[in-house]
Amino acid sequence: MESESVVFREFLSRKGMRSTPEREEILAEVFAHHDHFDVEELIMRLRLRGLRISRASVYRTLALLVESGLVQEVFYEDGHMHYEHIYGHEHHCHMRCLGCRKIIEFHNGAMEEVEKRLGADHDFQVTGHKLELYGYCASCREKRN
Amino acid sequence: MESESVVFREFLSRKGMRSTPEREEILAEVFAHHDHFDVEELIMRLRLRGLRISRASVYRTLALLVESGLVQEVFYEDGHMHYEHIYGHEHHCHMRCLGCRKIIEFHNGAMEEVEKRLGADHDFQVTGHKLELYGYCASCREKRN
DNA sequence: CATGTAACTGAGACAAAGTCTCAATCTCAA
DNA sequence: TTGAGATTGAGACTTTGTCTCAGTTACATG
Repeated sequence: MESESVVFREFLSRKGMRSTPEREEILAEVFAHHDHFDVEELIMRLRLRGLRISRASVYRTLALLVESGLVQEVFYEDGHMHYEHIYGHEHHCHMRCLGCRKIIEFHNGAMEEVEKRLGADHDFQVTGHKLELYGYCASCREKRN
Repeated sequence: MESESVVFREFLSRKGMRSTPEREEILAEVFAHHDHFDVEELIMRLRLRGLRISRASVYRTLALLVESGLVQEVFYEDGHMHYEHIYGHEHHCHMRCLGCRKIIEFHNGAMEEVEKRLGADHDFQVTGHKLELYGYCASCREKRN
């Protein structure tokens, strides 16, 4: 499989855009951890690595990463968006505990079939999906009782 | 079925909060149309009805409506959240066309089963879900070719 | 029904998130 | 190597949303 760096450079090139050290560094940092992150965290992590990339560039690059499909918006909470990199990972969805806000990731093989059927039913070409389940995790259920 | 107004008053009462004319008006306006809306639109619609309810009260009440389950956050776009009322409507999910941004609502009976299974697999009590499909609608597919 | 208390509202200050501008710099195709 | 045009960073600016507090109101209680 191509590295995310190659995929991103191809995406930029296709759009008549350029590869720059700033974009490469941001991409590398985004793929350095498999955690959900937000813009502030990303800027912080870049700073900790001694990089002083401007806020504007981080916002601009993150939008490109989402557009390229390498990164995904996961959920909006606490007044800002949270992201994760998805390239190179098996597709997964999220359960969110309404009690402790914990996120559980899971893979759901049934969705491919559901996508296909719903697409056909509505004359819609499905390219992806986002499924979020809400509820209460085991330890929050205990606390409530 | 109880009216949304009764449900909301019971919710408020349970929390030791009060029913006020402002909250009732906002609730009524939210349920007056079956469209997705955002805060600005809601304020506008209240203004058009001659009501001068403050921005702060609209934000405060909307948060309560979401907490009560009468209203749902649908998606974050253009820098702000979009909502819809859900009480009294069959559960539905959304397809979003990445070309024209059109939203198609659909009902998906298969999800109850999926919820149940995933909840059991992860020791998680599922209370609801949000499924979004991305892709391209028929007319946007034509335009591309 | 009168009343006290605590919840609520509105105006606008404030904070946070995100965009825009523009001069200086850099990338890369030719 | 070079020039057109893309990119960057600093900070002003805009938008979205929250907070404060004085005046007002709902409603439980007597």
